[in-house]
Amino acid sequence: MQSLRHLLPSAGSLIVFEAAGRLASFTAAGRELGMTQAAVSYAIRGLEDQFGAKLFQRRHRQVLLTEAGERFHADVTLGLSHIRKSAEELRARSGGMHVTLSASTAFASFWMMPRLQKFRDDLPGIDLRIQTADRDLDLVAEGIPLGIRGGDATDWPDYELLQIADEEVYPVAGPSYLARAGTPTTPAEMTLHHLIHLEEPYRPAATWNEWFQSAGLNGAVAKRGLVINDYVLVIQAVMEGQGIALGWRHLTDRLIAAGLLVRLSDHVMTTGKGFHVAWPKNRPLSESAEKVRDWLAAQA
Amino acid sequence: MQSLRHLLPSAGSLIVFEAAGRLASFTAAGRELGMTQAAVSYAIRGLEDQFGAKLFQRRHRQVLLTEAGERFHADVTLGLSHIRKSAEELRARSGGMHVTLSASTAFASFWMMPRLQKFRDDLPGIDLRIQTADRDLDLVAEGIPLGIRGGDATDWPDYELLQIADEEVYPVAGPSYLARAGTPTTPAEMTLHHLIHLEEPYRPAATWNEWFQSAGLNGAVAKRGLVINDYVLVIQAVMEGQGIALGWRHLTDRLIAAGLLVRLSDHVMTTGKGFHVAWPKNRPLSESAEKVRDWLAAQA
DNA sequence: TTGTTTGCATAAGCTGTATTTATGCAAAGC
DNA sequence: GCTTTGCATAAATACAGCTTATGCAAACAA
Repeated sequence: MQSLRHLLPSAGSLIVFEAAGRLASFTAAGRELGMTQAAVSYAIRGLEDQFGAKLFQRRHRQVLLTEAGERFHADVTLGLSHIRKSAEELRARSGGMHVTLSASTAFASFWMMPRLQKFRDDLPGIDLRIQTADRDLDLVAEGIPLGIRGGDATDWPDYELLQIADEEVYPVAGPSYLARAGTPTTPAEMTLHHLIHLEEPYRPAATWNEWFQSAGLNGAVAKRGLVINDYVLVIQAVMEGQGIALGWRHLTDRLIAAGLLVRLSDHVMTTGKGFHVAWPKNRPLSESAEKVRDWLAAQA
Repeated sequence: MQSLRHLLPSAGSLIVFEAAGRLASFTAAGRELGMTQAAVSYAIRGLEDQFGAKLFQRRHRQVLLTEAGERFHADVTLGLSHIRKSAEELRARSGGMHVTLSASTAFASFWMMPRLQKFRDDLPGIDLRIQTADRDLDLVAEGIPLGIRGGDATDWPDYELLQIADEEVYPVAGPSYLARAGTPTTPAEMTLHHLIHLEEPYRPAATWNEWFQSAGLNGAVAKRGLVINDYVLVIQAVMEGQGIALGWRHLTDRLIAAGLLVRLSDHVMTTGKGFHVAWPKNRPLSESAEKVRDWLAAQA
């Protein structure tokens, strides 16, 4: 019985073959696998040379499995699906001491970092990896067990949620800005100041106009000012005295307590939404991931 | 659903993992796969790091699968066995237009090469690959459909055989040697000449002493001379005038007809054995392999 | 207790496999 | 006839996947 290692030009070419057959296109397979069309072409060529059989008919804009290719594809698909399922279960169940959490850079910086020592004290031995991105990643597709998600259950029907914080928004400024420009005492007065705007390309965020409305200033239009697409940079600009920005309580309360930021209004806009730790429904979490999840929820 | 390509450190590590788990030893797995123990160790390490789980308990002189490793191993074994079986069938049935023939370098050089044009004329479209080695390869283990084998059926119980040539042996010399040393006319006279000996490390071959015995020179001891372990080199030495060597008819007859070699005796030693095209019993041959087999047998 | 054997882990080094980039070609479609 | 699309292939290359060498530790035997 011959080892597959000798039977195949490379083991990876099986994965390529499966995708190309399913998608009937080398280019599409490459896209799915994160490779170029040429690499796919070589991989298939390698298999065909090794077996001495054509696995695909090349058509215009499409490839079709030959009869021999169909037979082989069915078996490869079956074999790989067993393995994939098992690998995913292994990854989920036995994530061991490594847990990945998907979150925004703002959450990572302002919420998690100040709590990291406590995390380490409370859950020694667990290595937490925080994967930041400018969008809310598809946890299933990325193979990430946990994520931090804003909104509520209707926003995330495919995920289980445990709340960490309510969404509470108020204006914040840096001490140096206030020393220079004076301290606004009413929402109306706020409209005359330099306002810094968060505009994230992929995540909805509360706007100044929404905040003014919630404060009773109907029809007020926030003056256009500095626009930044990353909340970490927004807060940095605020601390640099560039203006006033909206502050989310769960992200800014420690900075305020430390005197690095000043809260400017008694009015808090609450949206009825919140920030949650989320995980995909119907997928097992490893023991460690469950611990991380519960720890996060317990910080509320 | 995440691609296996992203889920695994490398697809090849699955094959390594299967072998290591089955054999409970990284060293044994390396042996089976043609790798070093260290390479196996790294492959397993890669899997363990990627999954964040220990797959093996390291014991003295042995590794044992962990519980998680056992589960994964069962699925990987099942998946890979589907694929292996399919790959072997594909290889055997759809060998397509590529056929590999395992043979000695001498056979390849002196028998097949002179007939290659005729082969191409008779079987156009079939790509013949000749895999030479200094030993008779295990066709099953190597996944090679056909081989050339000396001996008879008792020597190759696991193979089917079709005869190509009888084993017939006589002395041959190069014209330049004879011009210099004179032409021996009797076997006895032959013993006084420079004799070139073939000593292959892995294949039995008729010796000068056997030839003299068959010629009736009992007790004659062939003078020790140049000893070469590759028959192609033996023939080259003969043509360079280094001495007299035994010539196998099926390999030398064309060289003799061309005047490059001279046959030196009317006595021919026949061993009752022969040279055959061989293929493993109970394994399907591709259509092309059958054609090659039949073509070879038809050259007898 | 000491010496030996065995086999996994790891550092350092390296090479050839597995790509990527660029381009050619051909089949459709307009 | 022109354009688009996608596979094949040449040339180049980088780095993953090893190999070699060595350390370490667990058994076992004397």
